[in-house]
Amino acid sequence: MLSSPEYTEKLRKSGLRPTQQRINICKVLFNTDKTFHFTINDLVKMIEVNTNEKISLATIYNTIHAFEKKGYLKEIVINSSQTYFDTNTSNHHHFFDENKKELIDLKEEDVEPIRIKKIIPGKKIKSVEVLVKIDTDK
Amino acid sequence: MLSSPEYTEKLRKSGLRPTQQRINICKVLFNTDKTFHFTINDLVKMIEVNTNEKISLATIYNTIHAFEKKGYLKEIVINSSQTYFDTNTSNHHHFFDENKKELIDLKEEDVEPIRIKKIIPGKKIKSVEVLVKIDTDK
DNA sequence: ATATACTTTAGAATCATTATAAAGTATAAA
DNA sequence: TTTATACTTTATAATGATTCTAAAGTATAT
Repeated sequence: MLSSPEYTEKLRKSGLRPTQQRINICKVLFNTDKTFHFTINDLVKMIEVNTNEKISLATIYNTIHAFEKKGYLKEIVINSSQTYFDTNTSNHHHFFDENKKELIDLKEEDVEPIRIKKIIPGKKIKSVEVLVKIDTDK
Repeated sequence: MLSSPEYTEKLRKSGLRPTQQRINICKVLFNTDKTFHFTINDLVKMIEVNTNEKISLATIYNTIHAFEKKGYLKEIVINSSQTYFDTNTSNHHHFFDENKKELIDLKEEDVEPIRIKKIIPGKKIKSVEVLVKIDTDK
């Protein structure tokens, strides 16, 4: 939870000019201790509700991608129709509730370490993502 | 590897009328012991090369979705703008080569069993998908 | 104060996928 | 075999998330 001048600093440090738009997006995304999942569409609505300024869609996309590149956000892949982002950038996996269409974090300790025994020469593992689909038990 | 009358039977058994288009798509997808990954775009090209008949894009989408629903194909989700399908419907995971944009099967024995320690009351695990992103080691 | 590189923006473009609705076909029953 | 009907295919239009464009605006170093 950072105040406006702190977002300014954070942005500047990572080579992003602290514009009003970026600071506002920071506030919407990071002004809480809780992390959460969102789509661009969700974010547009949150910006509407939480700030008075309007930010163009193109800027929202640009900013989210910039933040992702800087490691402030993680992209989560569930289905191909929409991209989800996660403000929790720690190493963790997800449940996806097929019924509620809702993502739930699995903390690192919720999943035993994934061991990949296959090696491809000349290739390095960049990430390991586990998606556990769940549904009503009946 | 089935012959044409066998695809006819297979289709009929699953409640799909054995049309020429569906039989041709079966041939392209299942006339080999090897399983493989493909996008709709790949499939369009394969149909062009392997059959003389033209199949409309709409039919290709319809058929692939019907086959997926019947369990003859699995959809694989990657953070990409395109949907991949797998003719290997057994329980397995994937490497995704970010460089070549290519999927590689991880056999069941290539990944140690995934243990999920978190339980959500009233919910049941439907699937566990692991996607390991790899890239050039340098 | 100013030059310059970086940003924002509205609107157009892209592109995979889905919807539409008319023509064609498989199938069961007569 | 004919016919009725439900299922399929098809070309084409529509959709919708995302990216592109290029002009106007802004932060920042000098």
